[in-house]
Amino acid sequence: MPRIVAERADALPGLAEVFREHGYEGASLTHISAATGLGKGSLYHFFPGGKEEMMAAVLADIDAWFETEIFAKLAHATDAPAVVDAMFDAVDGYFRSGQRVCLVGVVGLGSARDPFAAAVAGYFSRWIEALRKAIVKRGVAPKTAKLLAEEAVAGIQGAIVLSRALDDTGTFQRITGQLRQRLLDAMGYSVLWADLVKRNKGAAKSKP
Amino acid sequence: MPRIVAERADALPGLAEVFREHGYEGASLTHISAATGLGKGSLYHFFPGGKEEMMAAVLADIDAWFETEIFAKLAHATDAPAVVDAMFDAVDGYFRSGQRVCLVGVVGLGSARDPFAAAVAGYFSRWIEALRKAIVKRGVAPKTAKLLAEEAVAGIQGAIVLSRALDDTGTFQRITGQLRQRLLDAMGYSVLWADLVKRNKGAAKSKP
DNA sequence: ATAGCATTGTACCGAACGGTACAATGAGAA
DNA sequence: TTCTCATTGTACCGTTCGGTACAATGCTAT
Repeated sequence: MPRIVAERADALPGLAEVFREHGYEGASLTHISAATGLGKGSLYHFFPGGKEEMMAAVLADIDAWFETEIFAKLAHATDAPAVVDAMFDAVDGYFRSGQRVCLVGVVGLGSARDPFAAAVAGYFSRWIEALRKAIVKRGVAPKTAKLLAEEAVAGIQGAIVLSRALDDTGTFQRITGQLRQRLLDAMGYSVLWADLVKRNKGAAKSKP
Repeated sequence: MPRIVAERADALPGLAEVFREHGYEGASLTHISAATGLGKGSLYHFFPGGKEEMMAAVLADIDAWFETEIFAKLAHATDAPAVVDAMFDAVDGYFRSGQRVCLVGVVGLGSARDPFAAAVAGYFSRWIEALRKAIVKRGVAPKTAKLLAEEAVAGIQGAIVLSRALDDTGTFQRITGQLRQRLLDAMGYSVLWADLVKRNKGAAKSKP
């Protein structure tokens, strides 16, 4: 019998995938068991609290990844534009150009969000705040920076919705490309034309 | 015994609410029955195809509303900026400043989207196309117009995600306010400062 | 009045649900 | 080796699932 999972943490990616695909209510223990390779016995051994504890663990795992890979880097950036630029690359990779849903966003939309409302709100507010800090470092006014940060995070979430709905990664890349450019512009960082072309073959416009 | 529903169409708002709140998989017949006031007998009389037919009917209903109230007006606008402006008002009303989820978007994110993929994709692509047409009418380059339209529709979806997650209608209004301003700007329509203040107390910046 | 048909409540189906109990199994420490 | 305890598979619990069957109830038209 093949061993897919050796410890609790190994189950998290599979769990995350199931919750992403089926939502909290739609993620049955059968799905979960199949995706993780763990039987009910093991699942309830690792997560005595059942589905709710599983979801909480997945959200905490995702949160930790974003905290270290994105939020912390944004908040403590010395070269803010470079870090913002890197954020968009990381986001494109993590969400697979919009083909992979944002679980935190999905949970926030659903009715089962109540037990996780604080985690969901914290995730987004810390993302916005970290991005705002990075923008402010370049001398942008605090209120403008907050608006830009909110708009960018919302735009990323919307880009996921749209590119999933249209089943087109290009949509995700065009939209986030626009957001990236606007943020870097606001930070006084002149985006090279060739750089834009390299990133996003053709779509970009203005400021050649 | 009170009669809540008199014909098939009367069940659609209740159905939509249940699907919005619980998603397709999470919307049980018990929930549906409670929200519509219809027993199983009536539900399967009106919708012999079960949940799938119910969801299809709801999506068609929503689609029709957007088609007549928003898409058609955008596509055939004579005063394009005014219609775009009205679109944002309509969207704010329909989505209750982000507290009400976009069912089409939710379905697109879920795993049960397959039977409705065409409807979901059609909804968003027609929205984008209608908005693009309105923008092009003011002399904006076609490619730029498409980018602006995509960004606006994505931004609205993202604003819903964010404002639900943060449980704050102000977030929705700030983000859509930015989008509104950017679109009207691009269409050469100078937004009056007083008008912005009236719409969104305080948040706006630039071009006083 | 009554025939006909749309509408409805209720009982019921097999399957799947989330969750529990527990005995069998494994690896590591002594 | 033997003891220990974390890990696992499996049988089982009561509940709820989506869906069906059907008899009872209304309207409407004649």
